[in-house]
Amino acid sequence: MARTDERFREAYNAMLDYCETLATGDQLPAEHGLAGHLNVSRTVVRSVLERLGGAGLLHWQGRNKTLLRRPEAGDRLPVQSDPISADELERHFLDWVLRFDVPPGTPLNVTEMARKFGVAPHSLQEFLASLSRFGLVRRRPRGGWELVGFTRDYAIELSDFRMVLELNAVSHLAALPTDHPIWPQLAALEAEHHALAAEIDTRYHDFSLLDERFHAAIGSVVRNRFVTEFQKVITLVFHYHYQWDKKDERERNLAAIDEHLRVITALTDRNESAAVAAARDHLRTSKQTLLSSLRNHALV
Amino acid sequence: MARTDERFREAYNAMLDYCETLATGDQLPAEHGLAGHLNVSRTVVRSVLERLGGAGLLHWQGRNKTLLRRPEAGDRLPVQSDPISADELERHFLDWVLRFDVPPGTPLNVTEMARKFGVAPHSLQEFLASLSRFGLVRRRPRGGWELVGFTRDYAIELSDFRMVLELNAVSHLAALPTDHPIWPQLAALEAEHHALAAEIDTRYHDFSLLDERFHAAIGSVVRNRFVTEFQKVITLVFHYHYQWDKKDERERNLAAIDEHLRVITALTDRNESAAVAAARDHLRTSKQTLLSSLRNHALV
DNA sequence: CAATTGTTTTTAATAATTGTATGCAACCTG
DNA sequence: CAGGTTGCATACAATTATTAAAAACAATTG
Repeated sequence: MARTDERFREAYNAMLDYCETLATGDQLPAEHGLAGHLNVSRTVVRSVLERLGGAGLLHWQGRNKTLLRRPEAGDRLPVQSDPISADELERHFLDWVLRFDVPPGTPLNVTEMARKFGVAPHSLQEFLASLSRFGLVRRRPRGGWELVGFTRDYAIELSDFRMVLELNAVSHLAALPTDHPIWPQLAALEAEHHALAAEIDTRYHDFSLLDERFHAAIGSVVRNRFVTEFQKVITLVFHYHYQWDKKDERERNLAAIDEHLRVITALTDRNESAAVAAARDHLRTSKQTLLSSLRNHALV
Repeated sequence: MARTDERFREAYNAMLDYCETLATGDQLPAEHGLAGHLNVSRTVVRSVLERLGGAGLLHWQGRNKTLLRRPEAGDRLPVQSDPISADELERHFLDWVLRFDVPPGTPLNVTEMARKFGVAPHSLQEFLASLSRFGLVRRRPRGGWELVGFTRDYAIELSDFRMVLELNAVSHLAALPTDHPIWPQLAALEAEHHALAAEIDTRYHDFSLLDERFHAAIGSVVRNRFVTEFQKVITLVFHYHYQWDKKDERERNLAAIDEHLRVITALTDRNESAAVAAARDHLRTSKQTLLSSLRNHALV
């Protein structure tokens, strides 16, 4: 079989559902109507009708579509569960790369990975092609793919790019009107930062998630499809690397909380330049953390 | 044939070249050595040897590889020229979309387009997948692709994103040391702007190219793979739309030259804030031009 | 003549095929 | 018998062929 007949199978089962609402001897509606009802093309409807005829459920000749008997449980066609979505695939892939610390230059085996992630090889191919725009993977000279991965250069350029995007977001944010929903959100975040700082000795590992939410909140004020696309990748990369570097985690996180609070305070005061300066400081620290995390990790 | 045997054909011809350096009766080196010499795998070498045997050029049995006669011109296998590269494909595609003003929502027929651009359908698929990261195309619910295209929203977000990237570049540029190659480059551009302004009545349509070079020069100081990737698209979009809007072209271009010169002057003076302000003004104008060009174009 | 069905064409997803690469074990040969 | 060489087997990705699905068009029926 060239392509899966999953669509046909689902339509067939849906048709059985519909037949159960009828009585033996009833006429089924027109092909077009059924197609609309099942949300498939007429071609599929006709295949379904033919199969129903073969199963002895239906007498079908021209416009005559008489139900011969009510469908039973055994009439249903088995249908396998549908594959995961593109977004899930992306998360899975980045998760795999970052969690297992796949080294740069690793050849990526499309067939094997497709099996591992439970998607068609074709879909994975497509996904890798789209990832190549972020420079995370690239085609090898004579076929196949290879992970470019998180080299030092990549990390630096990603951090720099993040800085550009986020400073812009901070700038925008400072100019937003008082009734914008971001302000209560920031106030809530500020309280959470204070709460975490107070219990830093026991809860310092909770910071990673708070950091993610803080940056997501700031990024959310810029409605731009290009920015959004990048932030997905940036968030994941920083999230994982933050968790890698266990050295001085408590101190680092306490310092970062302070940096966050400086940004929030400046923003609340509508002091744009102070907010931008505070954000720049924080992002510089963050970049250094990322780089040192890469260094330490390379030694393992 | 499942995949092209271009690699085999090239190796075969290269092997003929090599055989011409030998005399009749000579022994050929080991498979592995030939593989290294021809830069292909041993499998290909063995196929080549087999074919040479079939052509009566070689007696091959085990490690006995005796050249029976010198190759002639007629022995060569024809090889077709290789298809265009990914970058060429990108230019072709954007060129097609922008030049023919393909409307948003147009379904993209992979087979047909592959024929038109002279690439394998597979390659085009991959290219579309990578373009989907820029939101220029997207997958349709049940298979196939569709052009999202340059809607008003897209143009606005693209312009905003361009502004973020370019203001950052201007900021960086202002801080570069005196011996950086950008400064003579800027000086040359300044002179060209003055020259064009002096002859604006006859040469006003030359501005589009100068504009492109001006922005490319500014963008070149930021070495960042993510920025570079986007600038390719941005450049093309603005380049074409600039040429669309014929209304008041002379005046618009003259004004833009002035805006460019303001940026250059501020940069030369190392006055960062003035340079950023001038660039912001120019990019705002540019955004308006893009939007009005879309409006006018939609009426055609 | 409007609704419905029959037929054909087109398109995209996937299975199957084939070219290419590579690892391993057997084999020769000095 | 050790080093190199070959034969064989396997793995993988690019492409072709096939098939499911959709859509367009023509014919038919009430």
